[in-house]
Amino acid sequence: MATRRQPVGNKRRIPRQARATETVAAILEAAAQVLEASGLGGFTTNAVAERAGVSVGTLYQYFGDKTAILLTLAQQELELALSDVGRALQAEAHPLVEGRVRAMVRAIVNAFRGRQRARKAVLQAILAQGRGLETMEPLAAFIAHASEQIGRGPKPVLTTLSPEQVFVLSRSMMGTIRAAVLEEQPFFRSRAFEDEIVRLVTAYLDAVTRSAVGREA
Amino acid sequence: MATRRQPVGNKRRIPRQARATETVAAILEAAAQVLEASGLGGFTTNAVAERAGVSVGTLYQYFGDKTAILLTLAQQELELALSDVGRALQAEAHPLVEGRVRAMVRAIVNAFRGRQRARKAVLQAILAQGRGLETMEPLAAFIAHASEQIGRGPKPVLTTLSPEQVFVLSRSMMGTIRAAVLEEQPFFRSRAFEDEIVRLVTAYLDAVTRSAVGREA
DNA sequence: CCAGAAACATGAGCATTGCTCATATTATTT
DNA sequence: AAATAATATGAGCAATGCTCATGTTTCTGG
Repeated sequence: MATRRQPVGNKRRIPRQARATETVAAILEAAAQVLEASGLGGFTTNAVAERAGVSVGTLYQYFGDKTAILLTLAQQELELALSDVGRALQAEAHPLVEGRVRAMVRAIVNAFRGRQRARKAVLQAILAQGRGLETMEPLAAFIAHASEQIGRGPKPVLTTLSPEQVFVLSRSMMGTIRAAVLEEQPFFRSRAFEDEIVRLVTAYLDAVTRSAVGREA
Repeated sequence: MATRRQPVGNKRRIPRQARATETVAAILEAAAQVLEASGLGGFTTNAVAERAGVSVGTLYQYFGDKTAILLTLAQQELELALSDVGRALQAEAHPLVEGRVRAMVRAIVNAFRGRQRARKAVLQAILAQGRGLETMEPLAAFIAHASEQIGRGPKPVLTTLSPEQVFVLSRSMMGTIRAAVLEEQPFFRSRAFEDEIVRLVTAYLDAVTRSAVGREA
């Protein structure tokens, strides 16, 4: 592992021609395939390049770093998952908070369908890189927003959450799901598990609301 | 990174002489120092061996793997933390569930004092290795037990938790704390953060209890 | 249509790292 | 003191991340 690095910044070249766009897509697809087939251990730059049908040099023209590939993969996945969750939340105009929370939880769990090994590997990698922050930020923002959505309804639940509350809400939920994925818990897709996560989130939201209302009165 | 490996099992040699015991201790201490000084990136076997004042060969006589060092470090830390938490729970015979939960949370957060960089690195490493399971198991068992302790008191709260409930309880709490450490959140040691984690745990315990009682009646 | 430029692609090979193994040293036992 | 077991050494191999000098394709304006 060479230590030399550019002072700062990703010197990643931005594709301007169709050819380059396809190359980048091929690399990402190859990366996912390699991960699915051999896990993080077999995820070498040479292997990815070979599978993508390009040379290592080309790979490094678009990704300044091996982890940059993982990060990009993670962001892609997250974006997809978030839009799914968003759709689920809008579709599910369940009158009860619990119903909306459940829709959200289910959408997130569903986001881990297919290519499980690759997803697990990506999860591991970004955690190992300590890049959970940047990767999770959109999710945290989303949850902050969603929690307002969730709060509205027949019985309004809450208005705004403190940064700490958003953090606890997003990380506790994602941390639980993440752990279930990484540990390959058999009950991951079970109703019982879903129930408990829903309970966790609703109970917390409830408690926060009660405390806020109590302070107002 | 050589790929060759023994079929199975850690060929780690168990120290039988005092000299060897000291060597192992020196290696672990050196590992912690290297991590604290240079993070996971600078954590190379050669660096650890040099700092410990032994040769690489010696290092590999007691640790079959680079990650074995990290794992050992993690287990050491966890054991220490658990005994702290246990002591905190016994000392704190607070009548309210909340008080006991708070004692527990505080003890865990306190376990991340000092050598923060090294601790963060260890955390990252075991997560990256996907070894969270084995490492967390004692903690999960502990929480399962602690939750009974927490449940007892003037107002008994609950008796036994389902596997899913133990999982959600332990991972949501640890996931939140873990995320705060990895992301180096500024509010990590703040009272507000502690409050929210306490709220999360107590609210969940409460909800579980209410549901159990409701089913009985 | 064509030259010059810009974008894109190549892959041999360097630096570094994880780890082994043949050998040497020290402790224990007989 | 000799034999045996335990411990320590470090040169060096294989594998990996990544670079760079060079070659190829596409685009641009005249």
